[in-house]
Amino acid sequence: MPAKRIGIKDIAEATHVSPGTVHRALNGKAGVGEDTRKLILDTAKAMGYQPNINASLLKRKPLRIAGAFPAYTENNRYYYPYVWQGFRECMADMVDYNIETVEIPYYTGQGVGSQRNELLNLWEQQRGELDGLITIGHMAQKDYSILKKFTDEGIPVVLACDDVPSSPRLCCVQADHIMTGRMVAELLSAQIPGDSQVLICAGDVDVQSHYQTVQGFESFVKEEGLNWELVKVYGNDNDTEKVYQRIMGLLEEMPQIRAAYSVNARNSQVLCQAVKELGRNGRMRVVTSDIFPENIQNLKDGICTNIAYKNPRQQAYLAAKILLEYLMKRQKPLEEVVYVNSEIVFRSNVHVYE
Amino acid sequence: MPAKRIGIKDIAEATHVSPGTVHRALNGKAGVGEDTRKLILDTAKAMGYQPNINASLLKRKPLRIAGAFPAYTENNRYYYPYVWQGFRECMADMVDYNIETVEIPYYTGQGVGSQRNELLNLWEQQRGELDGLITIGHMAQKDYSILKKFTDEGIPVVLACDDVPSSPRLCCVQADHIMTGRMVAELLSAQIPGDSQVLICAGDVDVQSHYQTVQGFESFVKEEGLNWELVKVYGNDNDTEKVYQRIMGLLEEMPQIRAAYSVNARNSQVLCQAVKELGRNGRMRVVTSDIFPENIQNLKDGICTNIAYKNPRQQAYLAAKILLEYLMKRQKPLEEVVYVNSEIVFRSNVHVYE
DNA sequence: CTGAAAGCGCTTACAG
DNA sequence: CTGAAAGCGCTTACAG
Repeated sequence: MPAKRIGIKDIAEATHVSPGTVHRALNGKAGVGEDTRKLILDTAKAMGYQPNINASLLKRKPLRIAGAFPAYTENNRYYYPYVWQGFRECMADMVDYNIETVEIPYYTGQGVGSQRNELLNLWEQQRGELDGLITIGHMAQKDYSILKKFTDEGIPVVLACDDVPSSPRLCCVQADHIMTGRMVAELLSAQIPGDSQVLICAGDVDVQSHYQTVQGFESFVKEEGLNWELVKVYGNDNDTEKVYQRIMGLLEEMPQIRAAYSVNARNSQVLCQAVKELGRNGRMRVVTSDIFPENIQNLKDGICTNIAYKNPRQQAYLAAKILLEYLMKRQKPLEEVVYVNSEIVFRSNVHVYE
Repeated sequence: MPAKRIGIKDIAEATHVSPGTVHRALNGKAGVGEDTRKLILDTAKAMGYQPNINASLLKRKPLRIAGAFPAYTENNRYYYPYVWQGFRECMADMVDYNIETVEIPYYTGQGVGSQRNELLNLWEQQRGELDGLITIGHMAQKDYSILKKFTDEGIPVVLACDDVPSSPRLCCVQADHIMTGRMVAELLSAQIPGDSQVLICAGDVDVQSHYQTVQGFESFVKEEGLNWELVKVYGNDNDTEKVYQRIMGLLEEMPQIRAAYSVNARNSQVLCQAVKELGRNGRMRVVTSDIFPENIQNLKDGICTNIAYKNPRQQAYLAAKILLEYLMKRQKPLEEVVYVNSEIVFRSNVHVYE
């Protein structure tokens, strides 16, 4: 039989104060003497107190959680709808926990509607009623300080997808980009000869996730002693036309290219269009990134041969879950950086991801 | 603002009975007139009543859930430890829901300690206090009736890993074996020539999961028009020595074999031993099944080149979760058969599964 | 800074 | 078969 679980009342008796005071001390509310608070905290720990969150749910006002992610227009629609989905799914799974959601879509860029401005607005208007924030750690150096405004106010912040290591975030939930790049190299290494040319759509060097994925790919190639000739095409989401022309040129110039890999979503679509246009599908291995409707179709049609999936849905889901666990039970995550597994998707199981 | 959530008291007022009676009616407890019950159920539905499970948790006695799975001795240690793990993890995640766990390990076979006997014992001794049962649907025809004994008593049953379609189980959570077999064939189809010989360690024809996995593999080969020559070795967990000898013989006879696939865990280990013994690693593709310490090592050592992972941990986790959702909210799963996704594991990410 | 009291929405005896 | 009351372990005003 489990030992009787100890409650707020037990601590109250042990410390000769009222249950109300114990509650205030344990939850960091104002209005408890410094000595009393310490005594209560210590005895609570000594007695192994675990709050009964169900009881607390019954009467307390809702926890208000804000999720701030890019609005999914234009190039953001390849990735961020799944981040929103993961966030919303977690919130829906947790309805029983008396939670209110605030959704803050922002535009990636500067000025009105930017992440910086939207977060500033949120802080100014709602900091009093806000209990936690989840956002993406992909921001300019000068914007890091915004996160600190929230944590200074006692509002914990969890980052998803991209980290800001120097910030006071509770943790970051992200993909292991290096591992993902290695995995794709490993996959291709069994499919093409050792002297192949391989086209890498390497995205934007300044974006950490792109850079690290390429790095992982290259480190595998190097460690295994493969003699592949890697041809890299850089280019961010704003020069897709240029990237398209460059890929077309390379594919035509180099009929020996036996494999291609795009490390980001937008260029995956560009790569597939080029492969299709030149009728190269079926004659080379093409690995793309991320699940989105066009890419699912690419795989079904055999334009690409596999998808490397970094699971943004699960990243956001887990980020939200970790934040709520912290708010409800004061349980910090074990690691500051939590990695979500990446998977290789095949035509045979792509339907599972629809 | 969310509309005021309606509660047991609102229904009581609407139907002019006491809250106690509403509670009895909604939860199928004895002691409510047939007419009153129907009226209450109907108005509850009409008013869109959703029980507040947190309030109910506070006072009700714990839900008692039994998990009956093979004890992980001998050949069961390759698979079932992960089933137990998933079950226990779910129960641990749900501590806040006031749940008691009963663990029933059984021996796979007949007589004392068999699944049949252990479930009969459970039914005789605890049916009064038991609220739900999770077990494996891998049983002899004549034992199906045991499941009915539980459901007749109002104790819902969820199956994991293997289904008994004709039984009154709430649902079954399992892998999609056909898809898994197809995925492995797809993986290999990009790695070996069209005229290759492929060795299949096909397990036991009478075990549905083995049979279906092989079937999936073959259907992909056929649909893609591959000219592979498939060489199948059958044999269950009791004749591993015979299987080992047979594999050794085939590998020696046929140096053209370019790939091998074992559809079950035990024979994966046997296959890897043979491949290693003959020094064939690195010279053929070897796909094995399931994550267990020896197999993780096989992949790290390059004895096998990939692992097809059916995720028994998640199967059991999900089975337990579905059962609890049903018990706490009367929410039935959307499908009678819930499929868990299978993954292909690479050397680059096998550490994630440790 | 601290306490006493009410109440969150259910479940559980108990009384009739 | 039905109702009235107590209580689960917290949180929240309110009073001092």
